[in-house]
Amino acid sequence: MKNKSERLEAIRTLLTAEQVGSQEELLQKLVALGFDLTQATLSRDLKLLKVMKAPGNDGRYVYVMPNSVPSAPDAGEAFSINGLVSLEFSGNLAVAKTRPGFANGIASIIDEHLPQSIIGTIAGDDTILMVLKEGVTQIEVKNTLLKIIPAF
Amino acid sequence: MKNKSERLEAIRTLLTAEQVGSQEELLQKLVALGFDLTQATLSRDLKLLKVMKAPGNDGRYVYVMPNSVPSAPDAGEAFSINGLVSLEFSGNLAVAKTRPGFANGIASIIDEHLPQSIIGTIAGDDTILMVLKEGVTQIEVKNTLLKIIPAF
DNA sequence: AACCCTATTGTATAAATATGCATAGATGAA
DNA sequence: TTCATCTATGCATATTTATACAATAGGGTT
Repeated sequence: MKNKSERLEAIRTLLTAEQVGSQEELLQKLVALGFDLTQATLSRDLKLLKVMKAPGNDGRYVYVMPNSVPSAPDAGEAFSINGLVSLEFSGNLAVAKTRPGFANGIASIIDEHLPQSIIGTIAGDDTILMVLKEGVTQIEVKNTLLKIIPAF
Repeated sequence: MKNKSERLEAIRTLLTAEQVGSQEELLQKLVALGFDLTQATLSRDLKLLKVMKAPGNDGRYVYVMPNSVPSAPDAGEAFSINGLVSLEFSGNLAVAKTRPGFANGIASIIDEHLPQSIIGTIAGDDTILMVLKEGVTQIEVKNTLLKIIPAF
């Protein structure tokens, strides 16, 4: 498929930025980012990426990328456009996770492009909080966001 | 049991010496060495030892010891250092006050440990804003937080 | 002793993960 | 075009792994 490599890149990014404890959980996040796949495919992707499931210090399990080591053939390329890592909603709020340091930049893009559905954003280092305008649905915002910030 | 540590040691040794692909397989080897246990116990042992299951280059899976890092001198788990001052809720939001400068540090601890109940945090200098996941109650969050960050 | 607490384990089962098989689209050769 | 082939994927399921629960054993304490 045309978006397999994008998906792999998204997985890479997600796993380095967040603590994910199961494939099902990772699947949710990927779906939230607009990818369409099943657990079976994810299992294969993780095998491909050599992602390991490791017990964490806190008693939970975490998926970890093969530490650093771009495995050689990687070369540059990678981290181009997008710092966006995940997107979640809760009521009239949306929280986006970004790569460290990207939050402010992305937030200002959002501010610029979504005045109709978002009344304001606040960004930290790797997190953006968005307050949705009254009456606007989560779906609407998600779709608009994905249109503006492509390259997922 | 009196031989748990022996068993753990045996597991350590086995895994560094051989390519083991499943707990069942490892179980066989341990039994062959005279140990008496079940897969359930083995699963717990592996968790304890922080053994990871990793996809190998040959398309198979291998259990690997947390390379180097004995992780033994772990000392206490809890974050004894405590900058947390107060915690209040409002709808799907929680606001924590911290000692000046502590907000970001504590927020990142929260990010790391409460992905199930908090979808994101934003921290200033002495204030943390947390957005609760939909469906999660204030009480739940408060209890979990207190477990992770004890002693107000 | 009687009681309580903690650690360890097995059993049974839930949860999570891997994969055999079938299918669909893509590519290319004849 | 038509056939062969290859990749990517879903579905269903086998396999594997984690865990809730109950039982047991070993300390301590009173």
